[in-house]
Amino acid sequence: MAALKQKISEKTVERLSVYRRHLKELQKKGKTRVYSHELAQIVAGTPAQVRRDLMQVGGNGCSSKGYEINLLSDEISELLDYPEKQNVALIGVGNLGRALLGFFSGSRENFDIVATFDNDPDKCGRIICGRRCYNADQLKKIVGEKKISTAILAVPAEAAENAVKDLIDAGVKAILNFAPKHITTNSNVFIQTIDMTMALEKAIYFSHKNTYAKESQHERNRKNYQSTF
Amino acid sequence: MAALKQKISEKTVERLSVYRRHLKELQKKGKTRVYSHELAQIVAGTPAQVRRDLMQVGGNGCSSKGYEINLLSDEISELLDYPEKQNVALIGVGNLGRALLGFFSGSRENFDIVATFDNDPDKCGRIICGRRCYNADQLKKIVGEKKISTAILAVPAEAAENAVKDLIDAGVKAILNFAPKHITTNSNVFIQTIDMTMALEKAIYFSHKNTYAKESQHERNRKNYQSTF
DNA sequence: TAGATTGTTAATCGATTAACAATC
DNA sequence: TAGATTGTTAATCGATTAACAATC
Repeated sequence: MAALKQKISEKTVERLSVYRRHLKELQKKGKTRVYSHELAQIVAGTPAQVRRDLMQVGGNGCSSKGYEINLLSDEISELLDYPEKQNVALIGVGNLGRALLGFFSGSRENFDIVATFDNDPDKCGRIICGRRCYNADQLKKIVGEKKISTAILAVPAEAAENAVKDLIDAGVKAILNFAPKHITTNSNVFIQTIDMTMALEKAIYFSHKNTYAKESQHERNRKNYQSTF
Repeated sequence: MAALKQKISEKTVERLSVYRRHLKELQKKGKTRVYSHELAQIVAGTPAQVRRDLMQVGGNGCSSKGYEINLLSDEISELLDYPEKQNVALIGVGNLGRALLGFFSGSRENFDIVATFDNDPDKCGRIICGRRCYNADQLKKIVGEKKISTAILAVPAEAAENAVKDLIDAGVKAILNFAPKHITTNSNVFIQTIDMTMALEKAIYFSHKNTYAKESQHERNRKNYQSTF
């Protein structure tokens, strides 16, 4: 009965990713069912929000018994992932790039970093953290050959804009940008900037403001949970 | 005439940080004035949104002439920053932690990473990237001594929850969390999680959806700009 | 002056939450 | 059965955008 193939908002996609990771942890612990209010705590949201999100992936909850963890996890994966593992490229193999390579390695079911690129001749041709490093001028060729859909950008701010142009030209469809530079495009390529400098400045700003919008929300939710359960 | 000391939303704080960084780039280029529609492009927003944000920092724009860059930059700094440089700690000196240390180093005017912590005995006592690495059990002592307000958390997911507890106990007021684990608190401490795994999964999801909510917004704005200017 | 941009209010939009019948 | 939770609609909330008088 669930509304199907409806367009899913960015916020919902984000939360689904977080739910899924938590569901996998619960699986490891041997749990089989979970309630909307339990998932709500994970994302500091409300049970209603969780149920609304889960409606979009099938809404196979059971009154009074909650959601079946295995089923829900699979359904989220069906929605978020693709039948084939997605190939990802890393652009920029400096300190941050190598750290990200390590971070995103390991047993990932849905994606794989299959190539890295840099314009430092010392790095090109070498194997870095298990991946071949190519010269930046090989981008278009390798992206095509390896069917790379998504790129992680870890270059200095000054180089980000041109790197984005090259990536779009090479046929990449999404970019996760770690350079502290917001870049827009008129193509259909999805660009997600993780602005770590902004995030730290924001954290420092709120370090001395005891009340802030989101917090009061957290508080309310938390108190509701505590009083209810 | 601007509304002063109004509570500023998280979103506005984020954009102010981005505006300021762009203003500093413009300063370097020798520009002296900027229009709301120019700043709008940077954050993929509308001129109205920029003006609304800037109202909250003083609204010293000048009809037809835009905003004076030096003044605006100073006003944003007055709002976002504190009179004293803020001391920041880094928790977890693995690959990611060291990369972040490098990323956040350099000429930062408003904050300084003054200490790092790890529970690996090999790292403790050493100087890593120019900062003394302390054992995790020194946290409370050093946070107090150095008046550390904010911490960057770069530990494995399994260690994140306890680390947050320890940080809050030690008196830290804001945490920038890079562990792929969402943590809530009933204290007034601000926790900002940068969930890189979620971000990549989201990027991959949207890599194959040609239209997504934010993009259509970008598109509209972009077209408005192009037709207007 | 004419044209463009600002500050600010009102209107709109989208996301979140409340509410509740259905159901286990 | 009684109590709790779900799916879903309606109400609310907050953020964004449109509109426009004031002004350079």
